[in-house]
Amino acid sequence: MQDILFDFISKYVSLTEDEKNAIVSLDIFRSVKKGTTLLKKGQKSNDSYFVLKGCIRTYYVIDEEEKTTAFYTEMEALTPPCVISKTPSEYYISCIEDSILLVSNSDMEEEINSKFPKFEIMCKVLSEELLAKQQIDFDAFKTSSPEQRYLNLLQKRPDLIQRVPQHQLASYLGIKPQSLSRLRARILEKKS
Amino acid sequence: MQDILFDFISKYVSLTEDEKNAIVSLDIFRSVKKGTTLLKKGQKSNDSYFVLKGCIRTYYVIDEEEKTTAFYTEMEALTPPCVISKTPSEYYISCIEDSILLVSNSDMEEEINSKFPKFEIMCKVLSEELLAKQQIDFDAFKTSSPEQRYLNLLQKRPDLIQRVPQHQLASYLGIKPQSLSRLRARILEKKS
DNA sequence: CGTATTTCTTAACTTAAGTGAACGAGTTAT
DNA sequence: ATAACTCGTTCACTTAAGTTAAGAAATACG
Repeated sequence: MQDILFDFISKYVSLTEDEKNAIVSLDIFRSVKKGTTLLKKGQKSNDSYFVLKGCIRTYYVIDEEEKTTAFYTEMEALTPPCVISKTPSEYYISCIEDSILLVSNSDMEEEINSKFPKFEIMCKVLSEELLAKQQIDFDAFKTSSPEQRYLNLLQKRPDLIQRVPQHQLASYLGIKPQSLSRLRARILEKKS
Repeated sequence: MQDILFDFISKYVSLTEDEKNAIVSLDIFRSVKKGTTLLKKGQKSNDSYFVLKGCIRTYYVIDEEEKTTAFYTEMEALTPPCVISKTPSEYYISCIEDSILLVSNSDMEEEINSKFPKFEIMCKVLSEELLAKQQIDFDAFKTSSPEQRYLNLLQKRPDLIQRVPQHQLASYLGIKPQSLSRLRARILEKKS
């Protein structure tokens, strides 16, 4: 399971056995059951997550309705904005499959960073990459219709459509569950 | 004019006179006339921008139509995704007011970074902050209707509504110019 | 200065998403 | 086993955005 982590890291920097051991000894792997809430609105937190296996989602509650804004699956990392801004969280994070996560807090990161400067470099590269990626995703969302967004998702992350409940997918696409059903029916009709 | 830059930097790290001089001597301030295209689709570039005065926008051309995805005004920085991924740009950048920009390329940044490690730290903090900010903006976009987005913009960046052409604003909100006109009329009606 | 062009608004009509309700299938709890 | 829920779909109706077209207002330019 740790291999997934080191596979990921090796894309950015190469680690010695010592360094790997130092990371493992931090003991930050955590098993989480489906349905667990990792963070609630209003809470403060210093935790960042990296998904080794499973899927977590972030959502807001607006007018008593859940609005899902993101899904994180294998090899994806999430540092909630509230960790950066040191303010109470605006949203919830919950686990939608039994998952294995890496949970790290700011202190640990500082410790690792000071021991292994490589890490600092990796973090910088990573956040720049994520920023660029998010910009592209945001642009794609803005410039397309719900139907195009769905077709795009079907291309880019077909697994999500299988493993995630429809009503969560719908709000991720910016529409209601009924509209997603209809939209899918429309697409099927067009094909035939 | 340089003061704006140093005001901005001072939020993150404090600079000595020597350091300030080193930056000024890079000679990266650039005056740009309204209408100038800074980057075209398909071009490669290493340039990042920081707006000292004026306004620039990024836009895609999809089906022969411009889709504006972002505006950058005073004290805002833009590193296009193509600079990070080292691939040809997917979008255009153009200047919508006579502006004064700071244009830096990767080489310069490396030079500055190696001379003044402070800078590296600032860049890391900056990109983490930007990432968190973008996440929040993206979430707000996904979870609201065009009308709510407009009202939100009116709160957060009222200047934009004054200084930017309506049809660019409309596509920034994810709708057509006609819909923006209608939506504004609707809001006025409600108020009365 | 006047003409051309761009920009913004309005209107009528079409299309797609929101809303409220109902139904069946599958799940959970008791 | 059955009642209570959740989830996805469908339907009829409402509301808002897309589309096409036209005209007014502002801007650019020769």
